[in-house]
Order: sequence, then structure tokens, then C-alpha cells
Amino acid sequence: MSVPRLTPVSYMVLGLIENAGEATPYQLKAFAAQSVGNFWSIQHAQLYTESERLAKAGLLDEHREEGGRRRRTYALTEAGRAALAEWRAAPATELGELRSLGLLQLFFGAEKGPLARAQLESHGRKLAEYEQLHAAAADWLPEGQRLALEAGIAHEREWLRFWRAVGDNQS
Amino acid sequence: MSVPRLTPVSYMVLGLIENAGEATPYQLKAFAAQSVGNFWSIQHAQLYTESERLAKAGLLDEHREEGGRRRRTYALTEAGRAALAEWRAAPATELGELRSLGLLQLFFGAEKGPLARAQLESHGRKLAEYEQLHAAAADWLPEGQRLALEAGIAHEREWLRFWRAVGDNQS
DNA sequence: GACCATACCGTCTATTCTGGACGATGCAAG
DNA sequence: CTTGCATCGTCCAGAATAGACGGTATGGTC
Repeated sequence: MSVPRLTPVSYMVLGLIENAGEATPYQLKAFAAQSVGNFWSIQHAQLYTESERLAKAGLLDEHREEGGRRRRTYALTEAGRAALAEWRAAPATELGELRSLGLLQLFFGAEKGPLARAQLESHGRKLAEYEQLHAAAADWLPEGQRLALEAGIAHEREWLRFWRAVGDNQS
Repeated sequence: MSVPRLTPVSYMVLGLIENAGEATPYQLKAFAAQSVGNFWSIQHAQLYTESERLAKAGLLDEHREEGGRRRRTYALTEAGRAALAEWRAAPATELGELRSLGLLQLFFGAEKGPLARAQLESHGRKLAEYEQLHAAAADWLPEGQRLALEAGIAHEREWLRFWRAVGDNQS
């Protein structure tokens, strides 16, 4: 019940469980993989440890299957709901970081041509994936999730512009 | 001399030291803060541990002041130079992640107005900083570094577009 | 109804990274 | 000479990562 530090990952878990009503860590993994994981990925193992941690802190309610796999299913407690609401109500001012390996290589003087080609390939693929997702899901997705997806699309387009420019004026 | 896993941070340290010729971790911290740290930040403590690790691996040469602060100064060895070159020659295909706390809050249903305002403020500030840096340094910066800065600027502009749109069509 | 392949699911370990406290040294102004 | 600030380095607890490993359920096939 003691309240440990809540990290972005904590809120991710709380938020995902709020969306789902209740879920096992394994299910969270699947939800995350095709949504929030696209811009904030985490290790699957962490979903297990984080859920447990949040349960210990009284923010999640845990109950476990009797037989078989003994799956743990989690749901929000009132305290969990409150913590999530409180976090949402305090707009973040922090900025993300690009953390692009390709950009790092460029920064340290890698050859532009091959690097641009490699990155264009990857970003092109990712953009196509996002666009397909958007076409399929845009009108039933909650607005925040749709907007997040659109942010992802916009940044992928920006990366394509960028690497195209890098690749063009090189040899 | 055994070669441990080299991480992006390893190459960052190697690259920074290559730029500087030789440097103490404390100096690296200063270099990083105003350049590569803008898109791939690390803890200052890690510069000390990573330098030591790389020295143990034979990629850096370490020598220590006799008196006073007993600063350690590092320089690339041949092996270090080679490792860096090898890394640069293998173009990364990985993609970065947005990892924006604000986007996370939006995803999970935070109110758009206040969030957009907070983010616009932060991104506006950052963009101004980048633009000033670009104006001051664009023509003497190595090309890769200049391009990285321009990537940062472009993405900040994209964020501003995005959060403006989010803030506009809200209540 | 034994078997096998394959999906489903959870845990574990080693290592790295983060956040931030803490403390020491050096320098300059009063 | 002492006080205050910048410089500089170390340390620790806890969070996160990478990925190996192992167990459980399911549904064919022979």
C-alpha cells in the first residue's frame, strides 16, 4: 500500500487496464504492441513486474486463476483510477527525444548515402503500416489514440523528407 | 581487453572523444549537453562508467592526473578508432521512438486544451533554442552535426503543428 | 490414446541506465 | 583567511532492457 514512484510505464499499465476493464499482463502485451507500444515500447517482462508492483501499491486489484496457468488478472482500484486521473490532469511539459540510431551515426560522420537508404527503407515500411492502421481504425478509435497515431504518421513523413534530403545531396 | 557489448552510448563516447581528440568525462558531459544530448541524452554518471568500461576493453587510452582532482583523460586507441569506423559503416535500420509523455497522456484521454498549451510552450522554447544554435553555428559545424540539428528543428516544427491542431479543434 | 507441433503464457538473470544525493577540490572576491 | 560558487567525481537504490528458459494448453496425426 506504500506508494512507490510512479513512472510513465506505471501510467501506461493503468491506462491500458482502464481501457480493457480488466486484463492479464499477457493481454496487456498484445494491446500495447499494436497501439501505445509504437511510440513507447516496453519489455513484456516489465508488464508482469509493473502490474505486481501496482497491485502491491493498492492501485490494481489482482486475482489469480485457481488451476492451470494460474493467470493473474488485474483491474483498477479506486486508488488506481484516481492516480490515473490525477496524472492526466497535470499536463506534461517534458519533451521526448528522437533517440534515432541513424541520426547518431549521421551526427558522428557516417556516410550519408547508405545510411539514408537504410533509414528510408525502414521509415517507409513503418509509415505504410501506420497508414494502413489509420485507414482501418480511424473512425472507431478513441480520439486520443487516433491523434497519437496521426502524430506517428506525421513524424514518419518528416523522417522520410529528412533522409531523402540527406541522401539527395550526397554521394 | 575482453570486448563487452557495445551500446549506442559506447559509440557516443567514442565519437565524442574522436571529435575532441582527448577529453575527461566531465568535458564529454559539456560537449554532449549542447549537441548530441539534444536527441540522445544520458546521465553524467554514465560517462564516467562508460569511459572506464571502454578503457578496460582497450578501446580507450586512459591517463590520470598526478595531483589534485586526479582527472582521468581518455583518448581513442587504434582498436577504438576501428570499432567506431566499423559501427559507422553499418547503417542502422532501427527506428527511434517518440516517447513523448504528452503524447502518452493524449493517448490515454487527457484533456486536449491544457495539454496542447503546455506542450506548445515547451516545444516552442526548444525550437527557438535550436534555431538560435543553427544561426550561430550552421556554417562551421561538421555536416553530420548540422544535419542532426536540422532534423531536430524539423521535428520540433512538426510537434508545434501537431499540438496546434490538437488545441484548435478542442473545447 | 500416445505423439508432436505450435501457440500461449510466465519467470528469471545479468547487465545497463536513471535520478539524484553526496562530497571533495579549486578559485576568486571581500 | 574565509566564504561562496563553480568545478568535478563517486555512489546507491531502484527501474528498465535483452533475451534465455521453461511450463501449459490445443489440436491434429498416426
